[in-house]
Amino acid sequence: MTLEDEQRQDQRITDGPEPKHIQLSAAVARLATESLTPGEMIPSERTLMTEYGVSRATVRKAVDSLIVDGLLRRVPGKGTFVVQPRLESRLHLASFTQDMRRRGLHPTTRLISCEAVEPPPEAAASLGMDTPGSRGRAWALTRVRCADGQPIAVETGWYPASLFPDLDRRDLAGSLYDIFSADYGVLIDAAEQTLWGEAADAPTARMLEAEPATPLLVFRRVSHAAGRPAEHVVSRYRGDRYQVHMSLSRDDVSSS
Amino acid sequence: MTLEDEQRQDQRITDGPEPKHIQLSAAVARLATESLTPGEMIPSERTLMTEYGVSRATVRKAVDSLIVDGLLRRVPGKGTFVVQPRLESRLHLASFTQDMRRRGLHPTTRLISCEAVEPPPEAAASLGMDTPGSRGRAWALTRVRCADGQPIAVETGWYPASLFPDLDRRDLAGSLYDIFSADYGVLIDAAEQTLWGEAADAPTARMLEAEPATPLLVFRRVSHAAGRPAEHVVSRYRGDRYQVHMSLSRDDVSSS
DNA sequence: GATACGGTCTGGTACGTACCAGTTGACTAT
DNA sequence: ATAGTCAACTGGTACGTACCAGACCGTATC
Repeated sequence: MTLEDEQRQDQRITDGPEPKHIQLSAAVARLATESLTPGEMIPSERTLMTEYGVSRATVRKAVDSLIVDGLLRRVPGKGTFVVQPRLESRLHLASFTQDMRRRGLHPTTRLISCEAVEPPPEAAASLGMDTPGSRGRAWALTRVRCADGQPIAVETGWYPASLFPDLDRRDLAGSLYDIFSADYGVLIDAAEQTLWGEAADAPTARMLEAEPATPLLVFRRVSHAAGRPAEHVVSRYRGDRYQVHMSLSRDDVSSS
Repeated sequence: MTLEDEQRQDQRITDGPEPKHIQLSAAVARLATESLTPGEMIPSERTLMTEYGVSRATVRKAVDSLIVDGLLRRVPGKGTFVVQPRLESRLHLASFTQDMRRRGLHPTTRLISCEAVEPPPEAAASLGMDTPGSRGRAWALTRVRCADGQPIAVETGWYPASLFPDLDRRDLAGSLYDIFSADYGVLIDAAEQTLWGEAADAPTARMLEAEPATPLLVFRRVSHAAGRPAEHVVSRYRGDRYQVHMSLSRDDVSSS
């Protein structure tokens, strides 16, 4: 198969289980990230409908989703443009590892435990494991994240065992998302995250080598892969030693 | 006008400058927040099209936007349901005003002070006002943001006076970004934001009607317009009353 | 009582038509 | 050289039709 064939293959929208608007969304995303630079215009809606053989409504639906994702923006009368990639990681955009490296620190991870359990109700609900027929076990994974040997955060996550068989046999000291995509073909593509402040309880304080009641920044995240929930994780960062930096672009910027 | 008339008025979708899908979006949002509780089903798409006299595509577009906003969720074969309100709004994506409205609260702003001063060193540095030849004054603006009359946050911001002449003559109880674009042609398009936890000092505690040492979630933001710094603002939210939710997409998701 | 089936609801996908509004460039008139 | 007009592009709105797939309920049968 020549490169041209591959490109044509890439470009083809087929009838099948995967909706056309999702196939097109992926194709346009690849185009935007691999062939265009921020500020460049993607082909017009009418051009995309001709090239891919779909209706304009399908094109619009596909592009809509990339706009919601922050990859594109539309300008009436002008076109649809690739958006500037964030200059730095947004909140938790970078992995813990990358975050610490950027801060000039050496990141390490201590695995505390990884066992298959019946998840607690909140995690079960987030993971869609709370109805009859969908109950089962999830990996409960607890890790302490360190920078230059200093504990910075405690993470407790739940991962459906049916989605990630034998997860305990993997090297869990690195990036879980890399393991998910490399070993399981699961690509985390969206997440909902909630942030609040709380005081450390005794076990958490011990793992963080901190006094009880140390202020914490807590992040709870539910991550999805292709629409299905794959991760429910709570990360507790020492609030006195950790702050978060993020870059926002136009569609992220709020009015004061 | 009787209540029934008001409801009918509320319900009417009219031709006019405001698109029907936006009018319907607002109507359904009101229905979802005022008449339904989380977990309840909204009227079906076909019912809404009959009641509001619009097409099903228009209904779906309106509902789509409420789903993106985190207000509703669809279940194929079952219906569209109201979602727990706390799951709304991305981190500072929406303005404070929109954020509070989505949480079903009435947002107001108390202007504490707005005066032209020489900015403190940190703000001056962020705004590029710390070198000879670029010194000058900046508006120091302090506001208390309230929801349903309850103070939620204190904001202190600095805005270069040369960029925003006569800012003190504007109505500063609303969205500054709207004023910037409408009156000054300045479009905020990027920002750097840092987040940490701290305890409230006495003046801040008083403005927030809280005890001293109340835990706060603090956001410091430096905003840019077309590459030039335009705003340095610190917002202190009561950590006990406020949590932040955000949605992350693929390029936002970090590795665990 | 359990199971299977059909009907009716729900949302999802995909197409099509028509027109509106914004932007831009070419062309023409002054 | 400048201003105005128009056509051709762009995205936006709105409607319509048709069919698919999931969920649920009622009924019939075993």
